[in-house]
Amino acid sequence: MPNTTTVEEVINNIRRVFQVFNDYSKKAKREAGLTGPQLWAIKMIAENAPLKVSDVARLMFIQPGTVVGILDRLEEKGLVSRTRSQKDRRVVTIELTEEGKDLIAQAPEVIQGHLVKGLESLPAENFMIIANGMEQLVKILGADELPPMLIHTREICTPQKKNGKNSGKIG
Amino acid sequence: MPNTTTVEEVINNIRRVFQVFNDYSKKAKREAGLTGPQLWAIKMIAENAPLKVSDVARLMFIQPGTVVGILDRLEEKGLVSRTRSQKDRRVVTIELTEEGKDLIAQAPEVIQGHLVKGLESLPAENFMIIANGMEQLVKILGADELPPMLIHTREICTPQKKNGKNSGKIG
DNA sequence: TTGATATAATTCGTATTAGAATTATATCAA
DNA sequence: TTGATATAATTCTAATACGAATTATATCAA
Repeated sequence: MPNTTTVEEVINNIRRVFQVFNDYSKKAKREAGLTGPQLWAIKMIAENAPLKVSDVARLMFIQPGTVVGILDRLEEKGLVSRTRSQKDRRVVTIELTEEGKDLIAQAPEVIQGHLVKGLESLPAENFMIIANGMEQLVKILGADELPPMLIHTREICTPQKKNGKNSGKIG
Repeated sequence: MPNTTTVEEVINNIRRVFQVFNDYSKKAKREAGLTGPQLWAIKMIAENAPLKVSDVARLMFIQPGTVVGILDRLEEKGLVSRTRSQKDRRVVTIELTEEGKDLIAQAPEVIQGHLVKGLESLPAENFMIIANGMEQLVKILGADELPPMLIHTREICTPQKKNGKNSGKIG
């Protein structure tokens, strides 16, 4: 048991966790031809479609403006479709194309998924070690009040029935 | 004691830690007029100058190409100086200007510094909880082999004596 | 109905980041 | 000395990200 762990080692470990999340883009790109955020987005869409643009943003914890760029690139690759909602013409409904669904079937797990599976398959004792550690860390950083993550939470929005479909440019 | 912690809560906590690091940029910008990376860079320089560009990159764990952009903006603000080394004309020596030193004196602690201080001031027991938790997490993510962080490590490089000084454009 | 306000998506400007290519300089071997 | 190789900084391209502004549409109140 490492009862001689130093502050430096802990920080190294925090950094390693960061790096894994950040560098996952490379591995994803190798395996699926998509960047990390693109893969993360398409997975979210696959699991929750139909989604509004703002829902994708909420699921990924990024700004809507950033999602637009990611969707542009996914649409360019023919993996997702944008459909202007008839019910509320401000809304754009995001879905996977057939090609997108095919890709998802073989796409590697996103890093977030790895983490969930890793934690779920852990012996209770080891899990509690992590749980307690993260809780302490959050307290140190004064991050207690930040909103929760909603990973894998369904019903993020009231998903709208799409009635119209006009591929290509929306307007 | 939270012996009912769920996977979701752990992931929320991980996310909170991430958010603290990412959102710190805003606070830094408010308090010092610099973005997070800019503040982190200038702190590294303050503590280790003179540094080569590649040393700054190594200290920040980012690519040299990225550092160039950050240094450009810091130089534009008059906070750092670039000096082409006489000994080895490939090398550019980075130092703080007087203005940069003044800013550092009042600049807020970088988030990394907060973390170090927080961990150091923790009761041994709580510290070990975090240490063990992070170690487990690193194992799950298979991040064991990533290089160490070198926070606050001196003598990253053989710091060169600067003999020449020609402010402005280097070449 | 009309005007004020709110909401959804997008665009714009700035910054950060990686990775690849480029330029300049240094070093080492033949 | 010269040529091959290595190293340092920089430039370039593409992607991500935020916040602010913009456009289009919806909703609510007068």
